[in-house]
Amino acid sequence: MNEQPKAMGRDMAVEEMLCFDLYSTHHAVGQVYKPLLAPLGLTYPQYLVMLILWEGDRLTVGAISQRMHLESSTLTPLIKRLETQGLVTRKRDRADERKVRVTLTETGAGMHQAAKHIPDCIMEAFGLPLADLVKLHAVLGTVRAALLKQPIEPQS
Amino acid sequence: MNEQPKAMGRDMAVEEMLCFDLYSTHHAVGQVYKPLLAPLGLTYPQYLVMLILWEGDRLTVGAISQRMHLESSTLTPLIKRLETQGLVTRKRDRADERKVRVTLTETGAGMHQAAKHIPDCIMEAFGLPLADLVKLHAVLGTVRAALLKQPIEPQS
DNA sequence: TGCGATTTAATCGTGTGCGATATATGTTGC
DNA sequence: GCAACATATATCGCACACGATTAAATCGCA
Repeated sequence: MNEQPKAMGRDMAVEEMLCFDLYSTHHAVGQVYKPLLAPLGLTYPQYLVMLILWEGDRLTVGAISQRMHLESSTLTPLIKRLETQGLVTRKRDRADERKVRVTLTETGAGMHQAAKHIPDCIMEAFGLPLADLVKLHAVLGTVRAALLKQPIEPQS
Repeated sequence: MNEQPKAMGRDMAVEEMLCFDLYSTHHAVGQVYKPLLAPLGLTYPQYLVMLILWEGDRLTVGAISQRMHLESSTLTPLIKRLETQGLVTRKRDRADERKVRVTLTETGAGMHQAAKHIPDCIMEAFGLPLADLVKLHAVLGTVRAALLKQPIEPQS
């Protein structure tokens, strides 16, 4: 039981670091998603955008950006790739020409059915009872909130 | 309390999904690291490689690859950038010319001191009591193991 | 010994991600 | 009305990250 994150000046191996847990578990999730999303021709971030759009159409880039915590510099090319694949269209908002509204095509909307099974596959892959997943979800929510409120100080 | 990951066919908002927790918390950690690593001129993955090397020198690309769960196609250019910055050297192993051994320069070794304070800053940013961090570390370890042993099936 | 299989890194193309910056549209104050 | 400011998206350069492929060195076994 010497594998506990302590810090307090002591050097830790990367495997003991919580940030590395997040880093590597995140990557592992991506690897599980890959074969599930491959038949749809989607990457994981693209899948997230589709999930958001399936929930409600005609969103602006900014709205999607807020949900995903991504910059426009990331989302704009990503959404353009979805457009190239014929899954969405991008149109300027009539009322406010600065905004771009992203709308599902019929193909994009239809893909929803073909993706219905994915969440259950992923939950199964986590290999934990539901109660533990709920707890983990709550803890990560708390941690993310704490991290995001961190003041961005150039150096200490 | 309706924000529980259930799946079972029901559509979930991205914010309810455990994978999204990992995705977004991982990004949030990166944002906290950025100002801490900027004075050292390191990115987060570069910092991880340096941590591993500070622990023990003269590692092969493959050894680092295993520790970080990264491909050589990711590590090779990353390590070359560390070399360009004068932090490491890359030399072919005499005994086995296939292997490349990565060694710290004096500058690279010396940077260890300047980075000592970082882990404590990060742990503080997580904003959880130590006991909770230990638990989270354990759970994520279990989850990662479950995900990694997932058979990579083209589709279900 | 010698040749096929394996191991180890490197290379290439594609897709995230970000920060800094640019451009166009909207809003506000005067 | 129009100048100053604010907002929304796009563009650019850089750094990860992977899969597929390649090239070189080593190993194994006939």
